[in-house]
Amino acid sequence: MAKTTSDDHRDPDLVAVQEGHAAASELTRPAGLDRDRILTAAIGFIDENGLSALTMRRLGATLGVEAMALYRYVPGREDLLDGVVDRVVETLFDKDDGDDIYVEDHNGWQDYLMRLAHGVRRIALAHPSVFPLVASRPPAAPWVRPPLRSLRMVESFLGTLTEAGFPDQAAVAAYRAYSSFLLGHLLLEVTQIGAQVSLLDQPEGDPEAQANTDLTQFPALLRTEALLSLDKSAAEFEEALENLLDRLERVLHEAKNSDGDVSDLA
Amino acid sequence: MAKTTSDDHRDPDLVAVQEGHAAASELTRPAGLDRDRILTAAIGFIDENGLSALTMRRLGATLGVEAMALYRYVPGREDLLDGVVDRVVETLFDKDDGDDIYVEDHNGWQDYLMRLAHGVRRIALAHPSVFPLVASRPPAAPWVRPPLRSLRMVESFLGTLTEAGFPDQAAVAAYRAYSSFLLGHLLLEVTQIGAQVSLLDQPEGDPEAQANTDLTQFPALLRTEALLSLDKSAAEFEEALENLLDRLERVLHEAKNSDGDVSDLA
DNA sequence: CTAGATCGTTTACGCCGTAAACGGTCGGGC
DNA sequence: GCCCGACCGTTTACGGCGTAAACGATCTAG
Repeated sequence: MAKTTSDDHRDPDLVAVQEGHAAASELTRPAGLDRDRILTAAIGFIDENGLSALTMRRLGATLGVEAMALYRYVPGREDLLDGVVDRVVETLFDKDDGDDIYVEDHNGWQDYLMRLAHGVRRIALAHPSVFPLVASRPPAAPWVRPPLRSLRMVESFLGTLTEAGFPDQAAVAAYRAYSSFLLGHLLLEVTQIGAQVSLLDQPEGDPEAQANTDLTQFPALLRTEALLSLDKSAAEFEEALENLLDRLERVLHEAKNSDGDVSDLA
Repeated sequence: MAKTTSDDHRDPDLVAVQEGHAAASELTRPAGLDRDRILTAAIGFIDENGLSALTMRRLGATLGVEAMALYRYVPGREDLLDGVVDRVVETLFDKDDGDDIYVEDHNGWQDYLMRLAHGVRRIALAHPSVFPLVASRPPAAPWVRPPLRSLRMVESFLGTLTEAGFPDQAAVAAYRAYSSFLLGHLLLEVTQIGAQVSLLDQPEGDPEAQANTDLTQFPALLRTEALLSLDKSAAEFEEALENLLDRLERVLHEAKNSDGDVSDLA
């Protein structure tokens, strides 16, 4: 029970992610170190072994090299992690991350926000163990809010919305509501993936005994456990996203009718 | 600029937090170790020095004890962190966390969700460095979603909503939407606090030179930077929370009119 | 041919989590 | 009164961590 998706409808973001897994694993390639190769290896390592398993020595080993060799290209472990985050986030600007491009080429701000949201979601699903890092690493400026972490992304967001007629204040409010929405949804989604994985590789005796920890004293939980275990991430993401867009559209129309007003959406 | 609140209206959750800061610091008390004392010290330590500074040796030192002494009461560092999270989260059930009690005593489900949201927000603001832990530690069951991390909290949530007339499916959907909302908002809020703090204790030369990293190539950012720096966390939290409650109320009424229907809110 | 730049290795240091052995200080049964 | 186990903090020790510094080896330009 509680499979990742039901069998008739597949999650389009997940499909895009799975189809992209063609790159060969690194594992003890000859040599020719390089900051880019290091970052790529680090991302792959975290994807496979989890963030806490990443050490300079082990990362060096997967590249066929001693730990200290990495320091020619990376100032230290913290900066390496920053690099990983930047790298993962910047794939949004790649020409096609799956099937659509969103930046600088879109049909209105709603289409833009949709593409952006699904783009970020694909990143999260492609690198579930990296995403918490995207969420928690201190951003470039205090007013930059993960997961839209780069000045370029924020500029693109605000530029698109103001061009579409949002007053500056409404665009900024939209940026904040949008990032909260993305962060909350996606962090919970990747956390759930991680939890499922870490349960699977620890059978630890009876495979069924540990799952239900005597919910007898929690009647509502007992009754709804099957519902709680259902994965509706994709549908809920879509629903919440559309709700947010509706809310923003309402704000935009109000702003257009009464021009100089600045009271709404906090 | 960018003060925490404007000067005419204070953030009630923040005020509640600040007024509660009367407990004396621990710092080399004689002896009498105890799991509770250790957890309290750990929380205080993280609040003051950040999560990454917490080591068994240093925590022992603040308690006037060697690191190994802690292992009589705590299985290891990871379990210590779990204990910290549990402890911080369980303060929600304390008789009065500030000025109101929410559990088992409320005026309808909307009042309950309001009290709960503000209760969790007070926790986040009281322990900004602990909250990311609350968000990221794997929960007790895969379907438990931070920051409502304990079976008790989930039971309370679902029980209250189903008693108020929500069908099970709608209550579960509400639980998911609600936790996404809380996590996104509060994680971003404490991240911002952390970023401001870490900027302040590193003056690093000219106090103004580092703030603006040549935004000249980002026109929308340049134009809205002042707006972006404004802190409207409390108002936005309230706004988004009320919006969510409205959405849930719509769902509830639809469910009441067409009884056996199960199609809405994903 | 040689001098310097380039780049990976080796060695070393201090800190980490924690296993294991140790000692000191009690309170209750003989 | 004495002793002996239980309790509880300390000491010692080990392997792994991030990383500074010294050290080769290998290429390339003059």
